Amino acid sequence: MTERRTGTRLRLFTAAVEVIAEQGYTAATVDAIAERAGVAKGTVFYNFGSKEALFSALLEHGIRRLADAMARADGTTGETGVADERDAGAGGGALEALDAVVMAQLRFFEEYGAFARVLLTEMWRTAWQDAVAMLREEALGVYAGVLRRAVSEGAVRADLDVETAATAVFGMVLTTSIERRALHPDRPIEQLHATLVDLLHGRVSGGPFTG
Amino acid sequence: MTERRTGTRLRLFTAAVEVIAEQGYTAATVDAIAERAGVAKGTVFYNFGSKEALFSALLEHGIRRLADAMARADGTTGETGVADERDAGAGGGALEALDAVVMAQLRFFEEYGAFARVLLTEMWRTAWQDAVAMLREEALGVYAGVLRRAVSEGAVRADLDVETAATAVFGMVLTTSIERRALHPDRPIEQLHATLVDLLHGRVSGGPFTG
Amino acid sequence: MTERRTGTRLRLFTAAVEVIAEQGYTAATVDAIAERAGVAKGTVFYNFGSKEALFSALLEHGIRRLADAMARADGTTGETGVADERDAGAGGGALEALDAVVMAQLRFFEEYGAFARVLLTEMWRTAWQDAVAMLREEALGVYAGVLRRAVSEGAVRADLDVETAATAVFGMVLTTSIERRALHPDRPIEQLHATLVDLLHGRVSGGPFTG
Amino acid sequence: MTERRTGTRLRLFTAAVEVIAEQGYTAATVDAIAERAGVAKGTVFYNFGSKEALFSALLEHGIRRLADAMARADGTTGETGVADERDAGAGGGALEALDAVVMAQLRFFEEYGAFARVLLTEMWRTAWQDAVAMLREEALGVYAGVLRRAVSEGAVRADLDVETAATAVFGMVLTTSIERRALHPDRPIEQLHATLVDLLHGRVSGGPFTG
DNA sequence: TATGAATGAGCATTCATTCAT
DNA sequence: CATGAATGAATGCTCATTCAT
Repeated sequence: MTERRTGTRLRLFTAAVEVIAEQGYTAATVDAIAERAGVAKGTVFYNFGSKEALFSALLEHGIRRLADAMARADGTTGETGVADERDAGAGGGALEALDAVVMAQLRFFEEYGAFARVLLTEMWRTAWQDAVAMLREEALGVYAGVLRRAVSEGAVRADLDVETAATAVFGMVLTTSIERRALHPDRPIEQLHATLVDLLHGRVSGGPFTG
Repeated sequence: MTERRTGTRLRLFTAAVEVIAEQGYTAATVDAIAERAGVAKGTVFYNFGSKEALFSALLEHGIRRLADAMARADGTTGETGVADERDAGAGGGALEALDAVVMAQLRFFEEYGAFARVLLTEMWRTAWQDAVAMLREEALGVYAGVLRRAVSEGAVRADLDVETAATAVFGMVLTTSIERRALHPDRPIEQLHATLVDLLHGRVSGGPFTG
Repeated sequence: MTERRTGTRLRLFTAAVEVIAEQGYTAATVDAIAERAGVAKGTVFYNFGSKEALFSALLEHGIRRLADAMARADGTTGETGVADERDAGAGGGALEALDAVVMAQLRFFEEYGAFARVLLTEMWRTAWQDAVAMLREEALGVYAGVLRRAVSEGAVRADLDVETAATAVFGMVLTTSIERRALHPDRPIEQLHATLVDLLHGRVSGGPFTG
Repeated sequence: MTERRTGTRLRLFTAAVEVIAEQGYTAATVDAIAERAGVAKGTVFYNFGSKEALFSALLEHGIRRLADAMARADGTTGETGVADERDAGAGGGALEALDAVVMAQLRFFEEYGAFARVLLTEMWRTAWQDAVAMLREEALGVYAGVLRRAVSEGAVRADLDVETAATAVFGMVLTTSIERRALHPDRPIEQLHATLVDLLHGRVSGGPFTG
């Protein structure tokens, strides 16, 4: 693939997320995407073959980057790199990591807010099962991993439904990211982060003594 | 409005949520909606004027019912009805109410799962601002009210961003409801409820002592 | 036919000419006509059976009244009622009659301007052949009759194409009536009449001596 | 604009006048127009954007050609090119020009009879105000100019309402052209021309001596 | 005699896709 | 590699007509 072609494809990705974030997949027209990318309509089909293929590629591209960002945040949290060496005594590793991953997700959505919207609205369509599977494995997987470690550290009750909790955290961050973008775009992201980790750490309800 | 007409409109509501939940607003065709409702296509336009108006009416209808269910759950939670009489000692009023409202939202989405999908995917379109405003006021408002009571009871730190927290809880319940419907439709709803209140009450992280 | 029904039919005639004058036959909807007449849509079909039948009836009704007005104007112009008794010496009867008929057509279109519009735009559709035949016979027929008398009076050259000339005069009056209604609705009708008879009597070109 | 595209647009013009002449603007379907032009329906919208825009463009196109033909006929009528040098003695310039313009209008409508029909039936809709303004200025303007010259030559009484007379002549030619096309399509056009100039020059009524 | 809810064929318009250049 | 004119199936919407009340 030539460099020119790669550039065209990236411009189309950017244009497509924006347009699809604004209108939704079905309502977004190839014409609008091509126009925003500054190319002719035919070029979209020359490069991707179909609107659906463009969107699939775009979803995978975005999900991989999101998952990478989250995994990176998890990986840099004072962990030893060997899972079974982590424990509750190791500086509260898992819960600290949870906060870091939440922050990474927030940051990613701050930078790629349009992608957050696309994810939220299209994630549940049966059409993109592959991409969704990837999201579940790679992005939700990071949360699940963190929570599993928290269980093994004893920081969390042993019978927690880790998969569901991962989805809950992910959905909470996703929803509030979008709301922030729509309603309070210039509030510092740290503020939102503080609210969310408060909720997650029980500093809202005051913990076990009052719950 | 005749009884016949009212019946037709309700049948159209039901058909429309289902089809739109499956395909999204734009991809859902009026033809498909009419067919599922068992009426002619013209009947949709005779009754609502446009696809958009049908959807607006449907959103309002659903949001009002959801908000009612949530408010009812809040209202029946051992509260005295006089705000300033509530306190942390009164059986943990606000936090107990929070659990009840979460349960109400879960139950509503269990019964009207299609509506949950529609809400999640269409809530952010600028087109439905009125409905969204209503959702924010009436449904999110219930969570905000509960959290405000929790603040005044001292069960929650005083400077919590109540609005954002309300959105976070709502989004968490919404997201997990949809996932449950897609992946584990016959798991008892109580199980999901337990996971969520664990998260919210800090029984996940072990509360302030470990967080 | 009861009186109530007759009233309904007349109200529908009036409403229909107005709406059709504004929009044209095809674009005029039965809904709009019914609404302007203050009856339900079903009533139109109850009374006329179809949109087309309503329009046919309306055309005949209007054409008959126009033709009557024109014939009356012709009849009151010092003629004896016996064609062969008229001659060029009888005070220029035919040309005087021509002026009077033009005036009658102008007056009719002043009062029923909407009908003029309808006539102009729908007269040429093959759909209304019966009505058009009637127009040709009864309304254009009056002009043709006057012109034939003018020929026999010697006031007009003998080989004039009387039918074509009748159409020309009718069309001239029709066109200018509509223009007047659109552009100069409060100019006195006599002024338009003067311009037209000037054209017809050669007082424009100054007659044979200068032409 | 490519040559291919220009050709498509012209084919659509031709097809559209024909279909609209037969059915009227509203009743003419884009399907029928596309089919007659031998292109797909989408091509109409690709080229003009809407049925209304196609019709507007078509009206302007036709009116400009008509006005050109009329102006050319006026321009070639033994005039010296300097307005104030024209006078009644100069071979009856203005009235001769009037005949020539009438002939030009007749010839144009003979070649583009469908356009005559379209003009007559759609000219009065408020929707096409721009085109109508153009018709008034450019086509009726030719008649008005001729008549004004006739006034200044003294061939016509000084207080003639030149605008109205222009409309009257135009309407007369238009109406009779259409009738000829419908009833006597193979009569020579010169015969119709003779009848009309007879009317206009007072050779019908015998001029001032008998009027 | 009149009504208005319901119908469905028909229409203008959109848009993903193709292909000649 | 890229373009944009052309396509036609699909869609939202209109409206004359029917019919139960």
